[in-house]
Amino acid sequence: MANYQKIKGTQDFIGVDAMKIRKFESIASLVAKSYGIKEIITPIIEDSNVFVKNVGEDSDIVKKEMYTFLDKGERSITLRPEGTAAIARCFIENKMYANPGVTKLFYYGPMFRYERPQTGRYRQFNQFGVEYYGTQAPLMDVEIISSAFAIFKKLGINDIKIKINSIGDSESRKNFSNALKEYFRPYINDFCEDCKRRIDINPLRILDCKVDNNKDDTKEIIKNAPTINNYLTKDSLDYFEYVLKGLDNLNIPYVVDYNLVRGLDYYTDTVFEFVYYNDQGQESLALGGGGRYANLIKDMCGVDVNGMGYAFGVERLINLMDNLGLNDDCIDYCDAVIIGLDYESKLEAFKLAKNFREEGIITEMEYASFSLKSQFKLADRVNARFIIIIGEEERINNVYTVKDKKLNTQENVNKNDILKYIQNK
RNA sequence: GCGACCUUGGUGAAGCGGUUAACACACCGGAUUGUGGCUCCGGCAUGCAAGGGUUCGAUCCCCUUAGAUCGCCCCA
Repeated sequence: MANYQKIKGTQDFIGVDAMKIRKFESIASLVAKSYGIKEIITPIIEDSNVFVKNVGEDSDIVKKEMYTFLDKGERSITLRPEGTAAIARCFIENKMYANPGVTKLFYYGPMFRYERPQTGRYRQFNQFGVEYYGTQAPLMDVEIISSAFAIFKKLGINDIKIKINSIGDSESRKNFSNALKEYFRPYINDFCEDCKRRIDINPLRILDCKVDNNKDDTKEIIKNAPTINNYLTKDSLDYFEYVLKGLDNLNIPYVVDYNLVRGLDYYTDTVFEFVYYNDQGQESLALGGGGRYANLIKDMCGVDVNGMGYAFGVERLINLMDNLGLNDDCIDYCDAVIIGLDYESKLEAFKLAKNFREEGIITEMEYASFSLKSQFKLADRVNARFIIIIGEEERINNVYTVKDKKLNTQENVNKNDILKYIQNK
C-alpha cells in the first residue's frame, strides 16, 4: 500500500493552525505598513547564484543547506533559503536604487533549508522580514529595530530584548579574527574538539562555545579574550554609539553582546537578534535576527546603496505565542446550524443558509440526515451558537424555532424577522 | 553531516516471544419516528512505521530504510 507522508521537515497547517499563521501575518504587515513599509512579493525560486554569491560561498547555508536543482533548461535553480539576497536581486533588477529616499520593503513567505529538523527548525519555514535600502544613518537602524518591537508589542509579546553588536567593516573583522587566533593558539589544546577546528575556520565562534564556557580552565581564557569593539574603526564605534543612543531614546531594551556574530557574509556593522526571556530570565531560541549590509548592493551591481533588515522565524514566534496563551482567540466557531426535519424543510433550510452566508453569518448544515439527533450532534461538534429548527410545524406557522446556546433560550421567530433576530444578538 | 530517543486503530495509549492486540475517548447504529450533549446495548486495528532476518512461532530479539522528537553544528 502506498504510504504517503509529507516531506521531512515540512508541516501541514490545518484549520486553527493556519489561522495562527494568518493572524501573525496580518498583524505584522499592518504594523509594517504603519511605518510606511511596502510589501514586496518575489518568486520562491531564484537563480542559484543569487544566494551563492551573496549569502557567501563558505556559509553553511550555501555549503550544505540549499535546495538546488537543475530545471529542464539546465539552469541551476535554488529554493530561497532566506529573503535578503532575493530582494536585493529584485531591487537591482528593477533599478529601485533610482528611487528617491529610502526604499522600505517587507516580505512574508516560505524559506527552505536542508537541515536536520529540531525545536523551532524546519526545512520549509516561514519568515517575515523587513528591508531598508538607502543611506547609512544610525536613525535608520533604530527605526528598523523599533518596527520589530512594534510588531512584538502588537502580538502581545513583551519580554523581548535585542542582543546587539557591531562587527564593523570586513577589515575590522579580519583584524579581530587574526587577533583571536593569536590569542587562543597557545591554549587551544585545552579546548574542545569543535573549537580546535574553529580556530582556523571561524575563531569568533569560540567565544560563545557552550562547552568551553563551562569548563573551569577555559572559561577564564575566553573571558579575557580580545573583544570586537577594540578592533573597530573610530567611525564604526561612533556609529554604534549613536545607534545605542537612539534605542535608549525609544526605550528599546537591548543587551550589547560583543560575542554576537552572524553567519551570513553580507552583514557589516550593526548586527542583532531578538531574544525572548522567560520568567526565570532564560533566553529562548532567537526569534529573529538581522543587521546592516553596507556592501551587498555594491558588490552585486556596483551601485553604492546601503541596506539593512531583519527577519522573524514565524514558526518560532507562533510557538512562543501558543505558550503565552496569545493564540487563544484562534478557535473554530460557527454562528448557526440550521436543522431541517424533512425534505421540504431541508430545502428551506438551505435557502436560509444561503441568506445567512451572504450576510457573513457562519452557517453549517447537515446534508444527509433528517433526524433531529444527528443534526443536534452537528451543532455540538461545530460549536454553534444558534440552532434553528425547521419542520412541518414551522412551515405551517411561518416561524422558525431558534435556540440560543449562549443565552440558553428558545423561542419562535417569525420567518421575516430571522435575519435581524440573529444579527441583533 | 554527527548523536540520543521514539514510531501500536480516528485520537490518547496498555501489552507479552505463543490461541479473539487491553482500556478510554471519538465515531457509527439502536433503545428514543420533533429537542441532542446523561444512561444502556451493539459495532469499530487479519494488524502493532516499511522491508528483511533469527525462531516451530514475533508487535515484542537483530539488521536496513523512512519518519517524529530532542541535542551538536549552524541558523529564523
